[in-house]
Amino acid sequence: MPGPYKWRYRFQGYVSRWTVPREVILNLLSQTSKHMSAKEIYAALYKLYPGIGLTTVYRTLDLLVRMGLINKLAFGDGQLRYEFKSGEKKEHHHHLICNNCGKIIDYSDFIDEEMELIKKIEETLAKKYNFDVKDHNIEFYGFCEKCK
Amino acid sequence: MPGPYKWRYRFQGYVSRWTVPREVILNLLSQTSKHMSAKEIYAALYKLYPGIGLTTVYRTLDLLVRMGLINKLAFGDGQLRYEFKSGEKKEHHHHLICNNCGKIIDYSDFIDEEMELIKKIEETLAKKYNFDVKDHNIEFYGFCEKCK
DNA sequence: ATATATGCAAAGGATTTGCACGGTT
DNA sequence: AACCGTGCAAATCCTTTGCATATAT
Repeated sequence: MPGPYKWRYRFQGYVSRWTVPREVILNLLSQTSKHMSAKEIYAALYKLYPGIGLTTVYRTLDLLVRMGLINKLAFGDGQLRYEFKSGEKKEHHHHLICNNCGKIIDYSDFIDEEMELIKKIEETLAKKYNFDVKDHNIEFYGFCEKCK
Repeated sequence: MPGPYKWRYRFQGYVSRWTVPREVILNLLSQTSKHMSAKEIYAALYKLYPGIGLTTVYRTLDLLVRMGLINKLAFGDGQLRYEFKSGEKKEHHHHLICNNCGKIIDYSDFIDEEMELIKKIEETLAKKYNFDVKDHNIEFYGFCEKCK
């Protein structure tokens, strides 16, 4: 049951419909800074939209990634996570990941300095590999306070 | 059947034994530049060591990650992959990942320039979060030649 | 009619766990 | 005896797929 939708648009060769599930999932992600898994998104939305199915969440997330509206993150913790792609630089952050306990620390230092280098790299890679760079992710691995 | 082993050592509170499976798994990873999944490692070793079990591969990989000898890589393709952590700069590389088809391109440009920035970031993060940085990973997301 | 979206249940696939046994000290 | 490592089978968990149904043009 697709339910009501607000508008339609062409995407990757067919006419896509902007439906309620798509709207609420994107809204949820745009309003949190967490990296949410499909299950977490499903649980959060179930309260407001008890009719929603986990399958729809998975399919919608896949669509939003392909549309370039969200990022798919793989931390290696057994589930894929997703984050809203905000254009604002101040919300950009990266990750410190503990090799032992898996703990993830967000940090947002050095963003400006990163950007300089990143932009330069992006331009070159775009040419060399004919790849359209949309985003990047930097991770540091090591041992956290407890585990080192 | 643990089989013969060469030496023992203390690790994280108990006496660990350097066994044949541990040796051959680390050897295999040290001799390839591929990012191998547990299953691929199992398949490659099964020819030489038909007795080996997939469970042992998983447990050994987990151990080697905690020992800091290999890296765990999560590309979001449904399986975790592992790579030998070589100290040699020339082998260091990063990834371009297509948001649509999942294709992964390795590149190793800009490594020197990266290193400068990365070192600086590492030092600061180490202090700020009391985190012992061992390695890093940079990924670019976007659309490959075919998908863009 | 045709095309797209959805939910449910089932299937698929990677990873982890329980357990009995083997090898070492 | 105490401890650690292993393989097998079973269990678990995340994600995808098949299918019938619903909505919009």
